[in-house]
Amino acid sequence: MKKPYYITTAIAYTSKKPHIGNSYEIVLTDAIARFKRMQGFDVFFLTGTDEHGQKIEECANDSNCSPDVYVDRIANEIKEICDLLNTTYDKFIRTTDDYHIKAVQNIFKRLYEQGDIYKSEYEGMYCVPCEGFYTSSQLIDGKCPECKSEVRPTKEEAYFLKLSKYQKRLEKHIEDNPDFIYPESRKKEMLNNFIKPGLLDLCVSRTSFKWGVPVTFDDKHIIYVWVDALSNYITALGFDAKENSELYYKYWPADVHVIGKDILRFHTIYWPIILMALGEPLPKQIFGHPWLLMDNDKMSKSKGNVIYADDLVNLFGVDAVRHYLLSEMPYANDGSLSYSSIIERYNSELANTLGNLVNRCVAMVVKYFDGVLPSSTKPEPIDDELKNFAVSALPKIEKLMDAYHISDAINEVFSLARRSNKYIDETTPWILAKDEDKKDRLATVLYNLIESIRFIAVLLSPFMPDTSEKVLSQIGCNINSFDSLNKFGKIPEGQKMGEPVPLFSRLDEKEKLAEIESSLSEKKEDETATEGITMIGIEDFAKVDLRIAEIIDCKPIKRAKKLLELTLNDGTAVPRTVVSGIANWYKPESLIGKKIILVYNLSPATLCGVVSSGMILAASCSEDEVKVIFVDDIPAGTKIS
RNA sequence: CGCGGGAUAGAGCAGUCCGGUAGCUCGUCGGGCUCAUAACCCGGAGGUCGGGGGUUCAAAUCCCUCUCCCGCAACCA
Repeated sequence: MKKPYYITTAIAYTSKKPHIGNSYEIVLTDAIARFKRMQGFDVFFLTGTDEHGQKIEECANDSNCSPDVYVDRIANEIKEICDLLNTTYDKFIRTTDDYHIKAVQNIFKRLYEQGDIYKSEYEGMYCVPCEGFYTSSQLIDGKCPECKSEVRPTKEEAYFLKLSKYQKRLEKHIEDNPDFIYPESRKKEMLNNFIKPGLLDLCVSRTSFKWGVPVTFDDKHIIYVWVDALSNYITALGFDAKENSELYYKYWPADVHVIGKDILRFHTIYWPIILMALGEPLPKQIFGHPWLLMDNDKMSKSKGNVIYADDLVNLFGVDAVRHYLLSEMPYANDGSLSYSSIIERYNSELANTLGNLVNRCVAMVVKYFDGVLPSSTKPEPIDDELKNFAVSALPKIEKLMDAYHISDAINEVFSLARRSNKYIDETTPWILAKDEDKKDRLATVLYNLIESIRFIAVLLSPFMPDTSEKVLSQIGCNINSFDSLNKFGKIPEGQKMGEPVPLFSRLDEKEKLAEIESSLSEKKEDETATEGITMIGIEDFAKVDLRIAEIIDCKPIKRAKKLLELTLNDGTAVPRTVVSGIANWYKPESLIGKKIILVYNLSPATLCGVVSSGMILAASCSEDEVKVIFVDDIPAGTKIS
């Protein structure tokens, strides 16, 4: 009986098309899933989409369609990308699937009935300037702890999950199971920042919008998206809090949830507590993988550095993209992606080391033995090093994979390719070929090389499945199990080689970069053409009261990194305080005495404990540069129209 | 003093837990080879392991301290 292994990705949020950083997760998970399958596990690999929530409702509104239509479109896009990347998920769940919705409702109901979810009031001391709720214990002298202004008791009916009840148990579980949160550093983050300071009961229902799973017994409320989303890991298997399916009993608890480090909190706090409350076992491990950065910058649409998986696949091919993502990412730190490094890796590893190795060896068998793999009859001591290297590769790789050191694992495969290239130079088959007496030795050398290539192809299959197949077909072999790698020499002699076709042709860096440039600028034009600009009337503009003001004092704000607190003379007798996020670009003292443009009638807000009344105008030249608009020769208080 | 991670050759990283010759890939320079995709193989140069102090026969590794980067939290009115 095969041992079950259940692995999941986070389900992708359907607010917009996912970029390559998001897609990295599914490739990573797929590589692990494929690897486990080859190790003989009965793998169930789940992925899918998270389709509810206010943000999606808003996105749908913006593009003038109903949420369900919007979500269908994005979910399809996401699924297409998963398929394009050749990922072997066993199930694709959508949180809008009927069975999921029903199961989530049952889960909610059961937790309510057993008292782990209770109805209460969002007891709110509401502070209008801060737009925040505070509990009475948080108030200072009955006033807002942030801005010291009067708070108003506000009540809103809501449901709560008793996190506090399970806090100790969770803390103990995390400490008793050192591998539960992985890598280690993330564990400390969670424990110190969130759990140890104490968990407040979590509000698990919303009434402010509609796009979600309704609470069956109280239909004003919809279920908090995270309760909805996290449940997918069990509802996908047929858990419904009543009669759970066999699939559920077979695969749960999950062996690992592969997720981005940004949502670790939900998976290591809320999710275990929900499961504890349901009386179900906890997943064995949460793996918070690092992020993929573009040229050392977080990817975002506003920076214009977003890369999508489909673009990369079009440019380089699916296996090159998989190879790049898997080998470039360190296991703990964020990885950085750039076009020139993709090209570099493509050329050096795929074209030179691997592609050329296969090509030259197959070509030699064709040339010297009419394409038929000869038998190995004349071994020499020098062969042993290659053989040992090949046979020891899998155990090494298995160890690395267990620790999720994927890039090291894949690198191990390429080491074998490098070792094989070296073996060619050590044995100089082209010289052996000149001497008819050495034909047997030549046969042995080529046999060893082709067998080594078979090792490489088999080891590569979890990471680069298409390439693996291509290589195997070039060496005319279909023995492709991990089991066949326990001994060197399992490829049968007498096999007919395929055509020696280059697997990856070298890329010219300049040419390729130029091609990327032009295809990217085309896309950009398309986007700006469709985005359009919202026109406003003069009356809209007239609502904004702009005035000149002089900065009379300026100082940094302790708790904030980006904020400066400005004291302004706005022409009235009363000095005005404005907070502005320009600390990265301006020294406080350099601003004193300057005149700026002030939005005079903006409602106040509190930032890092300071009340800001208005804002000053500045230009965002780029994501990394902001310039305040200074004016001369106009007295403070002057209106702008 | 909010929590955490990091600084190792021109670039990207491993090594740090458990002290003992500083390693890998790319680049660069020189050599070799011609089976192969201007590829492959060998060799060289290049590092006071962020700074300072301490423990030790011995420190990239352990302890203290400083500087700088990056996450999370806060937050760009």
